[in-house]
Amino acid sequence: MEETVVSKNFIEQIIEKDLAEGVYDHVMTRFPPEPNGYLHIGHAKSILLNYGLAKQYGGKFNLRFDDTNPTKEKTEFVESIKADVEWLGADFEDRLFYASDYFDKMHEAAIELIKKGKAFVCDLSADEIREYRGTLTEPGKNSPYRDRSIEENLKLFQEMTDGKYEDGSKVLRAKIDMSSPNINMRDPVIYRVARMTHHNTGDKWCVYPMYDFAHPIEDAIEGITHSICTLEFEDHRPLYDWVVKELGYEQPPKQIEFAKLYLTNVITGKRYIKKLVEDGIVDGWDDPRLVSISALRRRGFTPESIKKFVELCGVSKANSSVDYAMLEYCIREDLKLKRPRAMAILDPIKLIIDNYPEGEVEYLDADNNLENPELGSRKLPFSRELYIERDDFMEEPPKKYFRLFPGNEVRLMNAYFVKCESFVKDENGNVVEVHCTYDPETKSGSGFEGRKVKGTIHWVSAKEAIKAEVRLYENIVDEEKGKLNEDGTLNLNPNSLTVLKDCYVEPSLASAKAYDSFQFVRQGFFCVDCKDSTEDNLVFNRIVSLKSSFKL
RNA sequence: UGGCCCAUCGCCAAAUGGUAAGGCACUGGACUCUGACUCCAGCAUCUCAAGGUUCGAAUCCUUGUGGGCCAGCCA
Repeated sequence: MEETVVSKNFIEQIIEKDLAEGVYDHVMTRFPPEPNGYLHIGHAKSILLNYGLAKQYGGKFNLRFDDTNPTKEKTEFVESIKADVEWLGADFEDRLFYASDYFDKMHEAAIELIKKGKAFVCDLSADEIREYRGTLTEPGKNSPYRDRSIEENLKLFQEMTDGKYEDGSKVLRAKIDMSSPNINMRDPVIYRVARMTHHNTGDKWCVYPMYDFAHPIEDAIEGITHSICTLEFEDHRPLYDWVVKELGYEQPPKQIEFAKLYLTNVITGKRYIKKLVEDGIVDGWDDPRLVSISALRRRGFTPESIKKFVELCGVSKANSSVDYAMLEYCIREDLKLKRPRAMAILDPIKLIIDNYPEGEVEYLDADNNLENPELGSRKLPFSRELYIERDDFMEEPPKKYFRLFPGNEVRLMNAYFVKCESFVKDENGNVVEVHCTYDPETKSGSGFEGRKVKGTIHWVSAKEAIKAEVRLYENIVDEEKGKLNEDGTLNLNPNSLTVLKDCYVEPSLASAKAYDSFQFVRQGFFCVDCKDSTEDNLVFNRIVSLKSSFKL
């Protein structure tokens, strides 16, 4: 029995307290992205956190597109976000909503505020509003339009809605307090005029609500209890609370903020990634060197590994940056028991078994995963000529090197012991062939106990192996952590992608499918790249290396 | 320099006034048909600093220090 006492994070504590005190009788959460880009690992934290909390407390989780600003939003992003959320396993069932579905209700709410004398139409220009707002250290001053009558405001707002005014010529503002130390409370704009075709409502509206006004209403309409967002919205909470209070919602939602997930050794800046895509440095938002959800999927990460990662990271209000090694740990942990382990030679040299009959091929049994028999076994062709890894042979081995060197005997994994008898160099002094003799007695599975060897190396049969392309990726990182230089250029690590050709994989991988992942014995974890693989060329992306530990 | 938030091991993160969990990383060692995995051991006498309250403080108070966010008709 595993008895791990996991302490509750601060959000769980708030929820449990609310439930216990009867503040809410249910739990409802949501993930509310603006469809203006692709989701990345940071969003995964929010998605899984919200979904997890709903599930944990028997509540529901909604996916809602916060599409209140048509200038930035696209249907393309809606589709990719939906796919990513689903892939992560955050099940919103039939509850896919759009903020734009509530435009009518928001409009009514604005009128209600006007009727209460809590909102007014303001004719100040954007620049003037900024001037009147004051600064961080100085209070603002009231708009000259602040005291318009309710009737006039009602009329003007209706005219705004009817399209009588130019874009930007009038806005609706909440009437709160121009001298508040919190700038968000200085009569914030809640509706603006903007003649834009909306991806969802088309040309129905020419006035659109602002986030600060729209979001609490969206939450309240959906019965959201805990509206979880990131730290930069902390200053907006008083306004959020003001809106739900003035509108008189029962059991109003409450906003809770947590720290965003930052990862070391990656970049998530939208501007930067956009530039990489535009300049053709990466082949799209799902380039495996990126950490968008789709890139992680293509690289071979599983939803489970990302879930595990997010859980391990925890939730707090402290800005922090999680070590990338933790993500790698999670995918290794997830894959090691559930995926087959195969042999592949990334940097081949030939190994010839001098006492093995020429032309003979024998098929050896090999378990797909020694630690998980349920994964079955396969037949591996074995013959006189094999490929082994270049660094599995050394002419003059250092101390404690126990792979192949003249006179030494090792095990060929799943096959026989072989003893190195000689080797051949080319005119440049590079080793091109290693000659061995094998001992038929030592066949894998035969129970041979006569003697032991210290080293086990992997191999593929030269004739039967499949040629493959292997791509070793480094995350794209800039010294400035994803910031563009002043001249708009990028400082990239030139080694962010290494393509290894003339690699050989065992023939069983011929049937590998897109996104199938494997552990290449002693090489790490790899994933079939569905975008670039063709029928006769398998392309593998490395998800993560194994920890290697032989040091000279 | 106004307001809000944050500070516990290299990196995350618990501890809710009762004497510093856990994970990643790292370091030994054992095991091994993967130098992987697994196992076992080690890894904060101490919580940004200085004062104060208390029998007792990472937790409360004060004052500093360091970091983040806010002056869009973006979200």
